[in-house]
Amino acid sequence: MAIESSGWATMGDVAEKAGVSKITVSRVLRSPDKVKPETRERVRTAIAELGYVPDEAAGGLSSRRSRIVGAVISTLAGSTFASTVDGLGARLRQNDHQLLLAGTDYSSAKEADAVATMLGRRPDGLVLTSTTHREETRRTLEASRVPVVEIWELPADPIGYAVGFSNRDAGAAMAQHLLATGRRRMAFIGTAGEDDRRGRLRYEGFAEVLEQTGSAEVRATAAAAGTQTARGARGLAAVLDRWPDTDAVFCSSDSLALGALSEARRRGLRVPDDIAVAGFGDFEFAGEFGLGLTTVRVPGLQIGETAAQLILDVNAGIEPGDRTVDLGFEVIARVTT
Amino acid sequence: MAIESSGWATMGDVAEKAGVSKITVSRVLRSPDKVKPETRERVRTAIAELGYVPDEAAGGLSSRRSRIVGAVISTLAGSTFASTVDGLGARLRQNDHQLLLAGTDYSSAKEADAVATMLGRRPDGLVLTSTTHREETRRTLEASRVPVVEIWELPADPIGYAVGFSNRDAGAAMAQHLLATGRRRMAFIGTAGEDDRRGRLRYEGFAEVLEQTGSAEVRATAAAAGTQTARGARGLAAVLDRWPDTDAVFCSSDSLALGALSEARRRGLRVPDDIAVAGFGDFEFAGEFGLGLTTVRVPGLQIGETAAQLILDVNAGIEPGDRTVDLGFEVIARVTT
DNA sequence: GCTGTTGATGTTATCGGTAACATAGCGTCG
DNA sequence: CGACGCTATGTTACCGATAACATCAACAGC
Repeated sequence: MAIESSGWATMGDVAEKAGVSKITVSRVLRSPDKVKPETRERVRTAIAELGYVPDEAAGGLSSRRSRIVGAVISTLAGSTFASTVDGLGARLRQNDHQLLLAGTDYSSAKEADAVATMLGRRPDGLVLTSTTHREETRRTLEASRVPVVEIWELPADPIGYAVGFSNRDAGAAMAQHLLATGRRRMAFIGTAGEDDRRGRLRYEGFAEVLEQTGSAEVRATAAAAGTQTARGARGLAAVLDRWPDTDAVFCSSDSLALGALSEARRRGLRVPDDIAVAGFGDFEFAGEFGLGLTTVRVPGLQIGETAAQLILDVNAGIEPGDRTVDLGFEVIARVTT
Repeated sequence: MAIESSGWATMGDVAEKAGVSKITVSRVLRSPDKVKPETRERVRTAIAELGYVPDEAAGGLSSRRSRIVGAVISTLAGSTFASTVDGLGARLRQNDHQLLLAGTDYSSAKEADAVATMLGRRPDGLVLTSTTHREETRRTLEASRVPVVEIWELPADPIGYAVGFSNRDAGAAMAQHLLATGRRRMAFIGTAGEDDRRGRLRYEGFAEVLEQTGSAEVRATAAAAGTQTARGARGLAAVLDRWPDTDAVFCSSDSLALGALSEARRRGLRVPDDIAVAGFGDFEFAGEFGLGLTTVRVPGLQIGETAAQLILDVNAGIEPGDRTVDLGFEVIARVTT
């Protein structure tokens, strides 16, 4: 294991040990079938004996493919994007790519910073959960010619590609569901003051349906500080204090809905008899063996996988049929409505 | 904006435009005070006009510092490690480093693979949530001389450094809590068949206390398939079918506990009167405005931040006082016990 | 027997930066 | 006045890989 001073064996060390040239070692790693089997074996032995790990940065510099994909995610804290990140990571690994991650806490300034930093790695692709960007971010991205995939929404004018679903339609679908189950005085609970475009779209879709129907009324509220569940609880409190006859609340996330459920219980309201509660996301805790919460299921994992695949395809020269992929959503009616 | 054919401006392009040499551009970026203010401005203007983004891979190749830290996480799917990843990412960004992420789904084979792949980036540090590794992984890591931080547990013999808490003590503490509240016939619900050492340690600490006390009895079960909440529900069902007089269950995660709560409700058992339920993790949904679940709070965010800081310090030549940092945990008693 | 083709491997130049050393101009001090 | 030190900048030689082209042997086909 006599590795040189730097601590890492280089391709040159392997080549010398195997009695071949560097390029042959490179071929053994990248296109083994171009090397005679017995030479290949000799090289592989040398690699194992030296514990050689190829330097991807050096390789990327030369080949101009970094095998890195960056993901800029609105929030890493909750479980909202967990399955998306999981899907991205899994699909990338299967294809010998790596995932560079950054969270923005819903700040477009941090987004701009994260994008700039990631471009420094010359990524093979970039995935963004946000669809509203600073002018500067958009320009930088367009100039970079890196494949960009915006996810979790379907922007009218995507930078590159988009994979997601319509948050507006999802809000509308939930309104339809609540109308169909006889509710008429409905409230929306969201999160205020954030760069959260998706939440706003859900609200718009929800409100639009109710307004068109004419037979129902919308109330909206948002609580700014605290955990999501705390906001949900305070949100419902605010709604009921102002409109005591509210018979349904649609919350912009399952966490908010859980807070609302908790507040309803505290006030002695029966769910769904006195008030219906619906969430968004179909987080694990919402499910059959959890809260039994009516919610909107979104294909988080699939969004991640599809976004990754799209980038891999584009880099392989396969241009997708459509720049926008709608993976849909599903209203899951459970016991809270 | 006349950028050369490759699509990216290089440092040479900037240098030419500003009428200086490459190294001066490099200095403007890395140590601005070594450059005369007016030259600096000229260079900065050129950078802005060309939309130049330095190639970190090339820089790292030369400087031998990648400014990348890798994190190999047991599961990306749930919210278990979400705050840890968040903490890691935030602290690294503050210090101009980037986060490379991989999930292993609790498989030591995938861990070995992820570690090898990450080493190809010559990371400035590596963070692992697992503390049991393949022999091969450990050898590779030790040979690499990359600072390694194992988190979420305190191994007796860490590879490099460790930041976490004692899962065994946490299990023991929960046993004490349940004993103190008068429970005597307790069960543990975990997840079977996995490489989940941490869960096993919680069980061991829990069981040990009860055995020593002599006044209480332990029952253990684990369900293998399905979501965590489904496993929790089936776990409690299995416990009650076999030991109907069970008066408390400690679940290895809050998600399992939620499933157990749901099963208890289904069976018409009152919580905590008929049976106490405790979880682990203090996920958001467990809190005051959520389930009001008794649980063990672990400092996930802080673990991430501390691990990142440790790596940054070590690379800056600051050797920490202790190779192992115990951040503790806290039993949070709420209404379910 | 000569040319063309294929397979296996090597040589050279380069990717885009930074470290280390070199240089030039200028003020200071004994 | 010459040695010295400082500031500002440049030159050269890599870092560790891969692309593109070059070489050479063996063999097929006419």
